[in-house]
Amino acid sequence: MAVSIEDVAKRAGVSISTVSRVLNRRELVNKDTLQRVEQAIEELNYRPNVFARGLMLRKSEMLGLVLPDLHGEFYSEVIRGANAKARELGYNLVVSSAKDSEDAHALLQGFNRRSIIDGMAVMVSEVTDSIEESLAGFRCPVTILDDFLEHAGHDSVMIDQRSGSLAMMRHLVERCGAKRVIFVGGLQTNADTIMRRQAYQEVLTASGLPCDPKDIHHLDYSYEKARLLAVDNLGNWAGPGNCVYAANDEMAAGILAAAQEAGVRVPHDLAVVGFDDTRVAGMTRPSLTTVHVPLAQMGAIAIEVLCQRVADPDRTPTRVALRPRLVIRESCGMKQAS
Amino acid sequence: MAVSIEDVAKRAGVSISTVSRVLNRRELVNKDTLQRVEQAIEELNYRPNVFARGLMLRKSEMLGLVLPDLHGEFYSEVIRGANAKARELGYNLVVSSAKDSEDAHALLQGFNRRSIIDGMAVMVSEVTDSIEESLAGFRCPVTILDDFLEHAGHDSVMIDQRSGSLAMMRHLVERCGAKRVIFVGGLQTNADTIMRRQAYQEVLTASGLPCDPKDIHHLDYSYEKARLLAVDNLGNWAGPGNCVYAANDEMAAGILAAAQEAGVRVPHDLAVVGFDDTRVAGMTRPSLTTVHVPLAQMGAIAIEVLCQRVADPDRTPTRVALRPRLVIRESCGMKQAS
DNA sequence: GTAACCAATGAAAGCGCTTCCATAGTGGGT
DNA sequence: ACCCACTATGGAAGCGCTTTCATTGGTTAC
Repeated sequence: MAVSIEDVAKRAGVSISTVSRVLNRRELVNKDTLQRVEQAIEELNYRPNVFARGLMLRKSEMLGLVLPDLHGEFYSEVIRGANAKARELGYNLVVSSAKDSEDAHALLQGFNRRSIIDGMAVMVSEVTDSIEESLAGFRCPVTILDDFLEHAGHDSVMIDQRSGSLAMMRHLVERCGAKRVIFVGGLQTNADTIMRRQAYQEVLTASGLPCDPKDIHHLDYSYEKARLLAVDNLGNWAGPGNCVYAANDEMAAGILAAAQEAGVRVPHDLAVVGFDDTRVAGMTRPSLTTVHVPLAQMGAIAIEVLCQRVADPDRTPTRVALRPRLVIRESCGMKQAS
Repeated sequence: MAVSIEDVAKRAGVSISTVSRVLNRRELVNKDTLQRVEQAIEELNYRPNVFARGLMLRKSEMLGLVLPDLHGEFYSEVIRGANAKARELGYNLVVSSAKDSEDAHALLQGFNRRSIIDGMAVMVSEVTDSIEESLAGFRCPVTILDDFLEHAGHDSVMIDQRSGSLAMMRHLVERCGAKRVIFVGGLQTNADTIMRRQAYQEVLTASGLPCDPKDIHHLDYSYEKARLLAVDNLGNWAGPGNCVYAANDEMAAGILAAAQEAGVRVPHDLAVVGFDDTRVAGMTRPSLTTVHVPLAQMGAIAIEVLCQRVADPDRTPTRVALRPRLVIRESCGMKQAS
């Protein structure tokens, strides 16, 4: 059996109360005693039992992080940022992911039931009733990522999709002189795609440019689907002042590949831009103009906000919106290849 | 305060012992009683306190997963596989990553000190003395990923780098008819790079092909470094029967980009292959011939092995080696572009 | 000299659970 | 009628810790 507080107490010739005080409220104990106890702790290599401690203190120093899916680099950035911040604040991160809404519900229920975490950060691709329900009845503080639930008093950290998309569209129209912009989005139900498309339409309308429904496509964010779409449409798309605005970098890369094969020169014959600023954006030729979405920062801030709430459950809910940043590279024609 | 076992006992009109038995050894309790207790549990929405439970049972149903760095898609695949398996087996995963060896040491010490996990899977890019030391004195079972410690009795799950690299080299030499192969690896100290390079040299020697030290380069696995290296050397590299073997896909992509800019046709003037089979491998033109490394599977198996050991700490250590799979795409010239 | 205070410490309760042991009740074998 | 085995249950100890409360001896204030 591991060494307990009692062993330390015996060795130091004090009571367990004193040892406990050394651990938690050291200012209450005499200098000499303190030193004796610390030496005993050192010698015995004593580590307090987390369970016994948790039983009294009701906290585990663990936070949950629930993500929609761990596939790809997108979410790993969130984990990365969250993990760094959690470590900094003395917490550990329990990471889990859900394949779909149903799975997410099961996952949340499981977390709630085991209630070993002090707080939880949740990112779900779509909020269903059952998820909303599990979140509403949660035992510990919850922070929502990249979305928010209207009525519940949760904190939330979001990406200001609209501002990012507006920045991109204005750049295309005002700086690059785009005359026609084709939008290639993810699924029609995807919240991010919807926000990005709205800003797209808005800027086109405001600028008096055509906003043909035929120039709006909905795919699934995948490279291959986008490439195939481009193969079929490049003949129609290519032309001076024309531009394809893909709702993520992978699709933009697929379109780039199709253009290259078809001999359509980017950005000369057609500009192509992406979104997210994932690693691929720097790995295409020409490199992709895109919108940097601060995922790691989102993860970090979510943890920060969560910890604040754990410390003070009664504070008023905060809503942080992170502003994406336009990243101008070669594919829009405003920057020369290096 | 949350509802406790005592509340349930009262409501069901039984003792807490009986409630506890319903929770742990239901076969010992009478059918009728069982039902009454379960109903009480349901009505009160009772969930056993994990800490009290852990205090007695000495387990938390949590496993640790320590990775070198969370950046990029490489590690997120490991997490993905590990998470799925952990959930399947009723465990939660505490994920953390270390920036460098020193950080890894601190991280491991922290885990060991808090000892809230039942077992831990560790992947470190390089095993230093201090890390080896922390692992040796670990309080709970440890499974090593993609490496192994000779003397310690840990389980390990590794990638058979050698066989993957041999397969690639044989493919290049025997099927593609390569006459000269240039190796572009990661850091000289990187274990994976070392293994891959050994197989490279072995096959060249066995085939009577030249193995010029000048054709071995060590970079840092990054796209940009590889691209710049290629920019400087393409003139020398290009030629019929010549091939660049990059130790990961990103570097291969960088070399591809340089070739494209320089007008060197791949695979016609120069074949280029990668390693890992990450997403980029399918997103380049031509697509990359590479070696698929089953990362998700590695994560899953690590968790599986770990759970077995948690269940039976005395079993003899297992060593699982996963065999990578050659993936032939366009960049080696053996498959036509689609 | 006595009351009031303070710093330092120990004794003990209790957090919510599991489990050993004791007890009561039942039925079968003799 | 008696004993034994067996099932179902409760009582209570104890896991390792925090914290309240009481106790001690030493100061300071009047």
